[in-house]
Amino acid sequence: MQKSQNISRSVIVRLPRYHRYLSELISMNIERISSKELASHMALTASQIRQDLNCFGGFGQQGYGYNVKALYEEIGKIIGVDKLKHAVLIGAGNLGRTIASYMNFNDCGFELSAIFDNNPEIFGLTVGGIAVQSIDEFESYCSTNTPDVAVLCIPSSAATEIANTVISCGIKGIWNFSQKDLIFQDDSIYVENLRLSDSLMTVRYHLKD
Amino acid sequence: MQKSQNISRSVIVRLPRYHRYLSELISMNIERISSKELASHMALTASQIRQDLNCFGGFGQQGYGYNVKALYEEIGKIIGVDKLKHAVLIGAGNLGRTIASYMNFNDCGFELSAIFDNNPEIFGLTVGGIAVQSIDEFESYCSTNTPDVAVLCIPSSAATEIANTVISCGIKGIWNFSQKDLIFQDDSIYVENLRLSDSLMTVRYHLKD
DNA sequence: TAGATTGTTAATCGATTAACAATC
DNA sequence: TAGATTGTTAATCGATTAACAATC
Repeated sequence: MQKSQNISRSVIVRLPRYHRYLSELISMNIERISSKELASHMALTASQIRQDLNCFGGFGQQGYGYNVKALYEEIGKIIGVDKLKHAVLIGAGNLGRTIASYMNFNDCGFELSAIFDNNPEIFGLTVGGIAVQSIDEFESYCSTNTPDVAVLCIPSSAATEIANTVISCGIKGIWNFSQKDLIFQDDSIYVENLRLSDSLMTVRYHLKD
Repeated sequence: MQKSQNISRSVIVRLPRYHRYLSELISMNIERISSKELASHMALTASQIRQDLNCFGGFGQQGYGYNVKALYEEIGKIIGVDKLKHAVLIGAGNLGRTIASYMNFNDCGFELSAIFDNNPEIFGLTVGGIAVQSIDEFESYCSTNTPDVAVLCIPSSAATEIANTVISCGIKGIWNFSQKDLIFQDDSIYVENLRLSDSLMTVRYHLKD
């Protein structure tokens, strides 16, 4: 369960997939699974799965495989979904409001607790049970609430400035939906850049002309 | 410009990033750039950039670097953003409506031309200038319009069934927002699985406990 | 015990980085 | 010509795959 010894990004991005697929197996009342079976369902190899899991510990049993429920719990703990961290969302436009209401933050290890915007017309508007407040109140909010993560649903033009603001207020992680990809050298800050249009462009690339 | 000789996914996912960063340089009126400068701005290495670009051709000039405008155009052609393909969106719930109106499909090489849903209450509702129609009309729509790509904004439970439907109707690419990741062995079909919650979980993983 | 499947080491494959001759 | 920077080959690094002894 130690994240210490530099787990590669390739492994990390597979953890949520394992987690999700195991939850499907649980809902199908499947008790045990071998790396071979898991591999065939997830388009991976059995070796890869065993290598991945052994970064964190030996969760299986020779001759048996893995207990689905137990492995699901372990991976949940590795990701950290069992301990909710504190998230805030900035930018309550079209996309921001959808993310706030559509995403199940709790299942991903977060409690979404505040939404900020710079447009006075939507101050007080409730999204997913949370009232939108002015971005001007962000700093004072942070001094009392110390959020861990900021979800940025803002235009590229504002991205760098807002990112610097949230980091100076102690934010340790950014889930960035803006087009501008945010790059920080300080590795105590983790930034996950989504870049929806980049993703769409890869679909375009793969089509024959 | 040949996509034939198996370009690796690592390279492909960087193409939209180059494209976007070059467009920023254009708007800053910067005419030329070296792989070294580009690298430092994008957190890559100069070697990597030259290797990437040389998968498609020699776009630079020794002693000079790359012409920003020309390289931007070339990469645009490689991705295919200059030739709009035909996209349809399925699932006009919260997320689907946001994607339809928020995304600039044209900039990514697509024309979004129809939206389908199974909820009669929203049939006729206009989203981004397009009226939502019944999913029952999908097949007949395809027989006359032959769309290339389907954007799936549907619940996981419906994902596999709808994916099979769209493929049987001749769709060649899927931009999948559902949690269920769609895996097809047929490599004439390209699927880009977004998995927003997986992305959020990687942010959770990187936070200290 | 025999069969199955893990955990783990070694081999392979692929991607990134370094180096440098070519050349603008 | 001298300086800069590419295109490209070779070296390194890391991730995936294969193999197999350990063991349930």
